[in-house]
Amino acid sequence: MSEKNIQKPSEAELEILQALWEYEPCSVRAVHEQLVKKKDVGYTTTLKQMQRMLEKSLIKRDGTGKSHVYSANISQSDIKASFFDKVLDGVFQGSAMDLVMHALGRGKTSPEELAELRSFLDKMEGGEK
Amino acid sequence: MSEKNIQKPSEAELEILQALWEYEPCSVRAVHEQLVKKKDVGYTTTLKQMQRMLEKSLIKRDGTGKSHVYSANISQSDIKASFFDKVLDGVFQGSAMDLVMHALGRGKTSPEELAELRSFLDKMEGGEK
DNA sequence: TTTTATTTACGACAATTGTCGTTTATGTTT
DNA sequence: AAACATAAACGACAATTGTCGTAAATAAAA
Repeated sequence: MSEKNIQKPSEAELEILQALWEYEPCSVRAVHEQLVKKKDVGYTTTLKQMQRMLEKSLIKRDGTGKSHVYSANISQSDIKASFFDKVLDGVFQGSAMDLVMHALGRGKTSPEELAELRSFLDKMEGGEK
Repeated sequence: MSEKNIQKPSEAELEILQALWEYEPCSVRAVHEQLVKKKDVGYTTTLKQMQRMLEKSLIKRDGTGKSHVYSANISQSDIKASFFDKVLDGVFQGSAMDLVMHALGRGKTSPEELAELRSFLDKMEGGEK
């Protein structure tokens, strides 16, 4: 299975991973262009950040060509699981239901989605035991 | 309503808040005793951490008595909302449904909870709109 | 009121994070 | 090849975080 040593990426690192998941494999420049759409930051900053991420193995790269081409080294789903667990344990005291209720109780969920969720529940209770 | 400037507490700060929410108002010692149950850390570390949190107004204290007595200065629900939003936007691309599915799809939800969720949905679709 | 125990307050340090400027390489164009 | 354009490497710096040690202030015991 996926490695356990998933040391959580920082805020800025997460943004970079986000860009990579969408465009990988790609250059620092490509990642940077995505970032500047959201925040005002310099190219070298992005580069440096990515070099550090490389050391931490958060990402990997292929230098076979002219310029380096990077890719994420952890899957988005691993990150989802990792962050989810952290928030679950850290602020929702481990109660997934509490978290789910919070998610639904914000009045931002469409009827369609609720319906989708309902059928998901049906499917679940069906196959479940 | 609740203040907007809710700068997110760090990992260690969150643990302290957790203890406070449960025992506030209480002394540094009391908080510390909770912490040592989970991690190995020195008393002064906890104290220092709490002093910093005081500066940042994450917590407040009452020095009227002999030793200082602290309380959280942000509600647990504010933190829940704040962390939830962060994870939602940061790793689930804003899709609450995706997050909910993730929560339910871990095979750790009991039938009772699923039932509870179902009735919550009923209530929701009913009063909604 | 000394002595002893507990709390607070300070100040330090190392590691991490976010940001760049500058210098080196490496390609690309004339 | 000489110049110009890009990319990659380095090294710096300030702020934040996690941890303490030590000293100063207070309270409790003897």
